[in-house]
Amino acid sequence: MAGRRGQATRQKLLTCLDEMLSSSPYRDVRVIDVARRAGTSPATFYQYFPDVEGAVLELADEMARESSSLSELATDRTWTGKAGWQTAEEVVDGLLSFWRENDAILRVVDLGAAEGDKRFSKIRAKVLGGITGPLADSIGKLQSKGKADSDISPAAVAGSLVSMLTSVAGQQKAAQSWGAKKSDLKPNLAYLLYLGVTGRKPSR
Amino acid sequence: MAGRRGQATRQKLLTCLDEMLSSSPYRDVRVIDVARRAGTSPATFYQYFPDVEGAVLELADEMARESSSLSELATDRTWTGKAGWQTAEEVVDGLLSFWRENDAILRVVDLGAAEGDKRFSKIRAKVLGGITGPLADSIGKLQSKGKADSDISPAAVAGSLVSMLTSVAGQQKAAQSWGAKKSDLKPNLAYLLYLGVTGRKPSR
DNA sequence: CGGTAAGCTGACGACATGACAGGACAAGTA
DNA sequence: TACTTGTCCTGTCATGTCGTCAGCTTACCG
Repeated sequence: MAGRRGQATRQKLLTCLDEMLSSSPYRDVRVIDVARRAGTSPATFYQYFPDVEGAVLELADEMARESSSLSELATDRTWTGKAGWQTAEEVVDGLLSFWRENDAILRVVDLGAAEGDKRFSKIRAKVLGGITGPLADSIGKLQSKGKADSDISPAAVAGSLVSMLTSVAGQQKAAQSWGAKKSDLKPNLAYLLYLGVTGRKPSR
Repeated sequence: MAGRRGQATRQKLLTCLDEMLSSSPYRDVRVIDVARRAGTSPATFYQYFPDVEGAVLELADEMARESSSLSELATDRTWTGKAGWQTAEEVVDGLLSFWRENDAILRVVDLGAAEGDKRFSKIRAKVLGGITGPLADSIGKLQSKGKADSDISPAAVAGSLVSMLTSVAGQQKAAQSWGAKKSDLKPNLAYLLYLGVTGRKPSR
């Protein structure tokens, strides 16, 4: 619906919005500030987006598309022995770095979803689903082989574990407040993940 | 600093703000709406609070004070055998209901903390600390008795587990999206909590 | 009752929002 | 180069919120 030049300014507005979200509270992000930063006027912003929230949804959509790479972290992976421990470490690593790269927009998506906005919930479900799905599969397979507790719900356990990882990822600065060293975080998350999936302590 | 009548309108403004936060997105909560709902004028609002955020901090402080009851859930509790399973169930239950009762304000506190606002981080630390502290103690004690893995960090594990519980609590509506029944949630959270604290599967 | 202080509000300048009409600009044509 | 065309951008305006102040109202006390 827009030409080459139009696409460029539209993209620039999105980029500036993203920067804005990283540097100031969501509540205080104003159309006029985004427009100024992009070297354009508020009227231009409204030509491409209904409001700030609308533009944020675009950013979130883009992020959700990129998040498909997350599912590779957990699909068709083994969860036994040392290889299983490595799987856990890689999932933790992958999630944490994805969250670090997209923390601003993920924060807003989380808020929107928590407030009950279906559009944000859907995006959040897509991002998390990329991980919880394969994880739940793995747990299910372990169950059918008798290698995991049979009276747990793979979906609930996988969802809860992923919630743990993303929540910690989103509040990484807060980690020190509860008295844990920053370097402790990753290995202990991997430990809990392995434990949750397999029901056993990891053999490192 | 204020007489009887002043305290009353101040409190009324806070109550209305809380209702506002429950019913509309944080981003859209306006001083004028809060004032109108409280049957007063915007100018009155500014007499008691510097802005919406300032009033939210008051609400959050109040909530943090009430959260001290949470620490009783996890202090001096046993984590062995069936009694341990009951401990886990009660911690999950207590946290989930506290979150359900205060979801609106907790949402905003989480956002503020994630955005790096020290005032919100402090409040969040106080609320979570009431649970993570005792939990970490329990894990430490189990460790010294040789009943838990010795190369984990009690603080990191406790913090991560509490993050999991609060994150799931804050997105309860989303739980169905990952394909788990609502009734599955609590027992599976208790399972993961028990597993994380003790390193063993629960004996129910 | 009358006086005093605490509490509330109308009104105002400044600023953000969102809509429109018309101006600026790139690209193609002669 | 001058002209045309369609896309893209912005000046401007009505509306509404923000945050402040002077002044009015209310409650309380002697």
